[in-house]
Amino acid sequence: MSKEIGITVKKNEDFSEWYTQVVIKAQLTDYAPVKGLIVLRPYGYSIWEYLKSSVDQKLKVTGHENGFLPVLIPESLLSKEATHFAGFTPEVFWVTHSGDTEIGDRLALRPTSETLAYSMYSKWIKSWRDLPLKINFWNSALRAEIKSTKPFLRTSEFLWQEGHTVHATKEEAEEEVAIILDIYRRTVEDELAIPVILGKKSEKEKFVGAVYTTTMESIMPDGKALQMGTSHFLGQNFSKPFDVKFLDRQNIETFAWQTSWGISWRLIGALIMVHGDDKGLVLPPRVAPIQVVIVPIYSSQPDKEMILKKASELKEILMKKGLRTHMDSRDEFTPGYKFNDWEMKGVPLRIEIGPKDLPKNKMVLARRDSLKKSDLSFDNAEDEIIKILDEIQENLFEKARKFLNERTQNITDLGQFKKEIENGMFLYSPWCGDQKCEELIKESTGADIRVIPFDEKKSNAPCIVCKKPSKTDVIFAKGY
RNA sequence: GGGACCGUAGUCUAGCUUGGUAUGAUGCUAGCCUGGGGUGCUAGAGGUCGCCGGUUCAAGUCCGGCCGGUCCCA
Repeated sequence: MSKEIGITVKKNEDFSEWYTQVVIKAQLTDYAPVKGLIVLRPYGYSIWEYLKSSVDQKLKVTGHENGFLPVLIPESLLSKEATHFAGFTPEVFWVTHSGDTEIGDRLALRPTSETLAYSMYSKWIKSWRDLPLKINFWNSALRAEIKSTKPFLRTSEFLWQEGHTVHATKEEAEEEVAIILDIYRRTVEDELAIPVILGKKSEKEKFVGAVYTTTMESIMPDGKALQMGTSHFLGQNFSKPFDVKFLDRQNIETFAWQTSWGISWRLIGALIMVHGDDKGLVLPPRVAPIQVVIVPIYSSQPDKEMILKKASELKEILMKKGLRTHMDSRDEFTPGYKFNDWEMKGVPLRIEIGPKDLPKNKMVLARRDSLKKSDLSFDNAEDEIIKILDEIQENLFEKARKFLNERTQNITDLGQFKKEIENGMFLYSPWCGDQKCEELIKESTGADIRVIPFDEKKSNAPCIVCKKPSKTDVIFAKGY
């Protein structure tokens, strides 16, 4: 009856509006009173928790420890590395007063913590024995978004992790950069079921202050690219101004080699966009706060008792198997309402148990990915359910990978390039390596070099812009 | 950076042109009914009309500023 409860626009007709409705109506988030800030509601936060614990476990296995840094950074410290500071200063929030007293060295609300972390590291690191130092920080960062904000994708404060490591050699630091990017890739592909393209950023797009930035990029349904996570090789760019040095085995004072890397709740935004449909969220089972929802259906009182008993038993069995299971025994809603409600919230698998099922010793399964229903016997149902959840996870990834493949094209002709960029494509094109050509493309088409893929294919074709010999093939796309 | 639009109960919304203290739905509470795709009936509660100021006897309505949101383009 009242359609306003659900999503009122189609994903492929009004993508922006669809996204906004999904994040609000699935109760992931709500707007805070200050521009550009959002509140995470429990359902949204628990997705973040699963994502976080998945990354955290992988970081622990590879020898990283967690720490905590304060949110305020004095300007004198933030400005110590000049390019880094210039890059961030337009979006820094400043604290200028404590009470009524003006603060002389005003304080930045951290846009990122390199400067603060490394000023501490310089105190802690004296000898080669202190290395490597590998600390990760789960916190939030603040970057003022003046215009167009969007929940999870562009907000003035966001949850993330930032890792900061220090190494004795260049080689070891570069290896760390690669290890981290692989952790990110596994998390995003295996848990979020989103395929990514790995590679380096161009000089123009790299992290301000880094020697180079490695990245993973993915395509969204509107054809725009989303940066899913970055891992930076900082070289000695920060160790010199921040005096992060140590005595090596030969008793020679040496500047350390550093890395930094991060992923944010932007990944939740990607998750919503990539898998969602006209009915709302579609969550991959591995990060779904609720993996299985049981909807009991009954009319008479004796039916109700029997069905609730059977449903509770099933829930116990599934919980013992480690499945995050919820029984929706709300009496004030009809089954139809509940079906729509849980579909909007993206629960991967729904189980319906009603009077028609019990005599046949079966239940009805409804998959969120395909919206198909099927019967399942109660005997050893748990094994089949686990199998189906794995299938859903796999199916979502395959669908997304197929989309990425369909939207990726090799283009060597500039005219064709301009046309295909407008169609929302990832274009694999030859580039001479000159930043001028990169900027020209940006001006004339709005596309960036999203990533210079690691599996460097070099076609014989000349640079798509200047027609000089190309250095490498890169991926161009419009970005978020 | 440029532009367009919007803000009235938890949510959606009428009223604004032509100033006179706000309409309907949904949701909420209670009771009944119902239940396999967004149930029905009855009663009840729910409002600083985003905020500040101006014009006026009188402002949701007219004017200005601010805050917040949405979309499009670079």
